[in-house]
Amino acid sequence: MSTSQPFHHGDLKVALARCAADLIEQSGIEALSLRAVAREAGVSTAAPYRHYANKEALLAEVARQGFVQLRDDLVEAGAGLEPRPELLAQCLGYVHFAQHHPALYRLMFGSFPDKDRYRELTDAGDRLFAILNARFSHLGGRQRAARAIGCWAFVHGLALLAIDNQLNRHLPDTDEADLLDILRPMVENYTRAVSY
Amino acid sequence: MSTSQPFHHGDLKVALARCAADLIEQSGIEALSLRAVAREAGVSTAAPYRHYANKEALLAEVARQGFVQLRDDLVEAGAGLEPRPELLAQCLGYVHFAQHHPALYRLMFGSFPDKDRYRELTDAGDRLFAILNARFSHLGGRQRAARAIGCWAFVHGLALLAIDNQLNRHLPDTDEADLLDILRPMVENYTRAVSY
DNA sequence: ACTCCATGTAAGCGACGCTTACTTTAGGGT
DNA sequence: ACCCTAAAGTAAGCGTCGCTTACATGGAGT
Repeated sequence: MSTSQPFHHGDLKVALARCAADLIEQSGIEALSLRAVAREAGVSTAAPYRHYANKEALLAEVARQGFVQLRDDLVEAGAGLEPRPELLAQCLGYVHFAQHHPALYRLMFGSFPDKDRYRELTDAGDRLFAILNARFSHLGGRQRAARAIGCWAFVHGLALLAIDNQLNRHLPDTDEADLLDILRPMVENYTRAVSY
Repeated sequence: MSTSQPFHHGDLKVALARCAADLIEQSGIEALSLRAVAREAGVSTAAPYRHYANKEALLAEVARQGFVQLRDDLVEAGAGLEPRPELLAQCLGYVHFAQHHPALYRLMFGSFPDKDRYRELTDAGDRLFAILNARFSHLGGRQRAARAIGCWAFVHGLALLAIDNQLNRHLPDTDEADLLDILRPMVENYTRAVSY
């Protein structure tokens, strides 16, 4: 018995989230089953319910971590740059994140039935939006929100088209330079006539 | 026997697609089961497999009809307008479609595992994109594609943010005028310095 | 050393996607 | 009019799923 797995896992909650994220990355969200996550973590099928109310709650935690990671990525991507290049770099980083973690990105923005029920999830999403909102802090409330939303909508849509393979379909062999060509006019348009 | 249901349904294939679309509209894609569709149509659980290879194939058909309907909506929305107002009206119509059929829109652009396996689905999507592509037919190939994609990305992202309730969250009580305020700068930017 | 309770397991329920084997019926050729 | 066939339906069942219930375990605190 001494060499076998201990009865108590130790940190099953975070292990489950990690396993779930791995499995999602490999096979997509549709294919993910809670039982498979339990198998991967080496516990029984009922064990996860000690730490998550249901499958949706586990997915919410995975999505939350995705928002945190994306936020960190964007902060890093824009570090040390002037406002306009910073915004451009962050937009590019945003699309890159979606391209590198397509299933996770879909989970974060896919149809979460009543996402508002997971407060920590919406909070993490708000903290992501705050980065973008700060770019337009010199504007008035409603105008600022309109710009931030417009900018977000653009990169969000571009990210989804990218992972849906629509970019390559309509613009064959899309590379980073093409992405920048698409992003730059928007960034310049949204930072025009603005005194930094 | 004469008053009971006939053994043969008559047009089960289209009836199933209609029932599936209705159920999706009501309860979302996640909640949809093929057995429920069969129940709704009044047939046994095995009957749908005479007309669709599997659940995914039925969803592909529903999504295809969505693309056709969206295309028709956009053609109608832009009818009789000058190019720039036409594009603006179509962008607004695009977002409206997503707002009125959120679950269907998500199905159309959600994670379809290997969407390319459904030729008629990708064809319908291409015919939708063709409308947008035609707006920039005066431009060269790669530049045209970049603009069309940029425009599409914008409305696509805006539509998804709208049905994800992110618009109301960050721009409270968003109405059509707000949508137009967000859309107009993009449309003007994408139709600037262009000789119609 | 003992107890408590958080954390694990085993077993089972109903629903799911899908398959197999069988039954029914519409419709055309003779 | 009558088969005969093939399309189109059904019944039953397999394996998997999410989730629940009842029970087992063992580490932390006294």
